[in-house]
Amino acid sequence: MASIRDVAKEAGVSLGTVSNAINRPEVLAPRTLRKVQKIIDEMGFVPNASARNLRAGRNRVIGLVVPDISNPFFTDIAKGVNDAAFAGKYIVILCNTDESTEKESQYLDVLSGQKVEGILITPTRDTNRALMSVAEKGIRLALVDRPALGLQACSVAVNDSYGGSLALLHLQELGHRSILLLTGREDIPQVADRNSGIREALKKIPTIDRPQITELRLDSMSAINAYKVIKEKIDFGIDFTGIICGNDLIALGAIRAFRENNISVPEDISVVGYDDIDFAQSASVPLTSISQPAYELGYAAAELIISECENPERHVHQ
Amino acid sequence: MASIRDVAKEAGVSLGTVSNAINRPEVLAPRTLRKVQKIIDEMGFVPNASARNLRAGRNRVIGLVVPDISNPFFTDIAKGVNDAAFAGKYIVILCNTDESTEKESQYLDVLSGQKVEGILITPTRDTNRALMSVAEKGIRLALVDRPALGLQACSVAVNDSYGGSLALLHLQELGHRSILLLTGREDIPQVADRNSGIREALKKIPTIDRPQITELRLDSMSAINAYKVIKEKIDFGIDFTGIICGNDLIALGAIRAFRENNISVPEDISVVGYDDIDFAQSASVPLTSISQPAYELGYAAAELIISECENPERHVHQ
DNA sequence: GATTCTCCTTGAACCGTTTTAACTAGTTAG
DNA sequence: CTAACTAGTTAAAACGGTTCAAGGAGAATC
Repeated sequence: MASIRDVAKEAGVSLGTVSNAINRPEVLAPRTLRKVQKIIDEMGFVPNASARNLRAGRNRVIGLVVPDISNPFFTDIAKGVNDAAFAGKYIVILCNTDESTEKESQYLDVLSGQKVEGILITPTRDTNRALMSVAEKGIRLALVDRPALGLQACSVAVNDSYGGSLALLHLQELGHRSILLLTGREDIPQVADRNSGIREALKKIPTIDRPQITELRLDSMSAINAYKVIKEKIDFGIDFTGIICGNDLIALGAIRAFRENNISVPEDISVVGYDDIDFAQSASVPLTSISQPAYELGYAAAELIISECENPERHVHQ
Repeated sequence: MASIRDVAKEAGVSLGTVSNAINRPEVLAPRTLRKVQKIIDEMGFVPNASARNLRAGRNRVIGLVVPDISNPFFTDIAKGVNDAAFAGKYIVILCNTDESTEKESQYLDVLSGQKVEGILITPTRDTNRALMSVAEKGIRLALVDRPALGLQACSVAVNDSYGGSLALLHLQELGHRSILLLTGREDIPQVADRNSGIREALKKIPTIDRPQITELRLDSMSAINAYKVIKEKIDFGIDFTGIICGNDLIALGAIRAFRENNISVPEDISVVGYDDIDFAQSASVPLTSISQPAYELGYAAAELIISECENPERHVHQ
């Protein structure tokens, strides 16, 4: 492992000169620059990021904390974040919390230790306290798919409450009068917002047209879990004609379960998903879904935090 | 940002003592230890990883380089890697190359600079040279979903050639005599191996039973691209009854395209995918697919490289 | 020929840790 | 009473870079 000193010795210059060759080539005499660069190439020298960061006090690293990377919604976010980071010459540490608050806080500690410049996070629960302690350590935050709620931070999110109301109104307009709400745990903020959006919208519908809503909460919002739960509960007759799902994965799992019980979608039951992941489009019968621009969400969030890191004083939280 | 010195001053001890409190608590007198820990907690002190790494020469970071993180196959690998890393107290830098050799080599440079301890990579092309130069810098490698081919490295992969033959024999046994091979670019090693497996298997079938194979190569192995290409090419009549797809995404895209042209799967055409991603299972008609244990692949690869990092001398490449 | 100005280059300090040798103050043994 | 040991603590030297004040060598000016 060559160090800057080795390069300096080999090139017959001081180590400051090598450093300049790397970081401020314009101050060097062209001859010296060429000579040093040649040696650098020959030795395959790459500056040690730890040393550099230690001195500079920054490291061009951001952390991304998501609850479930196998959900394409978050995968797309991750991709957006990665692309924006790559463009800004940052790198991304990926942290997958499996929706566990414990893992989340462990990861936050690790990221603090790494002294990442910023953290992009979709908190699983109401974990503002943990986030505030991170912020106190001087690490910038941006919330993804979640409003900043009292936190000094940027936030990129879509209006979940509005999304929920869209889903309801869609089914109501199609004439559905009995709707199943297949949702997740209400302590997940996005879920809570969508549900409250649905309830708000419901109130505004004249009593005579107002659909009846049955709620079923799933512990895990994965396709396989939705499939299992539906399989279990579906026996007791179907008294609804429309379903609003907490996300597309649930919708896919549900559709599969219904199909296997010879209830066809969309003929017998209308299903509305949430997120509009690519696979929902690729499904044999494209799923109706509330679209969220996941990739753009991630990209924008990363851009925001990077611009904050580059220009802390001029930055205003957005 | 509190440093170890601040803690030392506050606690009235030397900075070496604080360091000991963190790393070797057993050498300190219990009283001192308690005193120091109290101050650490109060100040919310977290050791600076850069400084630590600089001194220690290692950093418990591994890099993961994949061609397409939005493909659930790689998402599952990433999840496996992350979980294994978390268990071993490592963190993961995620690099998504979009199947570009250029991006791949840029990321390899960045990872070298970060002095990550190991890199897990599914190379997009035959990029052994780039990998060797990384290995020369003392960074350990493990190949994922790809044999090590002359590289001094661990490798976790499944037999693609065998997988290809399985796909072919399945369709052949179902009685298909004209098969479309919907595959990717042959310079992707996995694709090449699967195809050669198919060709090998073909040779072994008695001429009389031997199906005829038409090949169609896609530039991008995504669902949307497969869908588009099929939509374009499907008009000239269908002279095949079975399709083998390079991966499940292609299969999903293809099925959608066929459905829209009123060709139903599996009634009119049998489709075989590759990878057995979750969504293929959740699709309304479950897709026949060659299963690859993506999560386990990633988990095993991460475990291998971590064990190599922890015990370099005792390690044997596997 | 001395002085000033430029342009490059150098040496040294510093970033925040870990680690090791040296030190101090009690204890125990001789 | 001194020597040897033990346990706990400290001071200082790395680790590999960046940065900045200061130095040196020519060229330009007087």
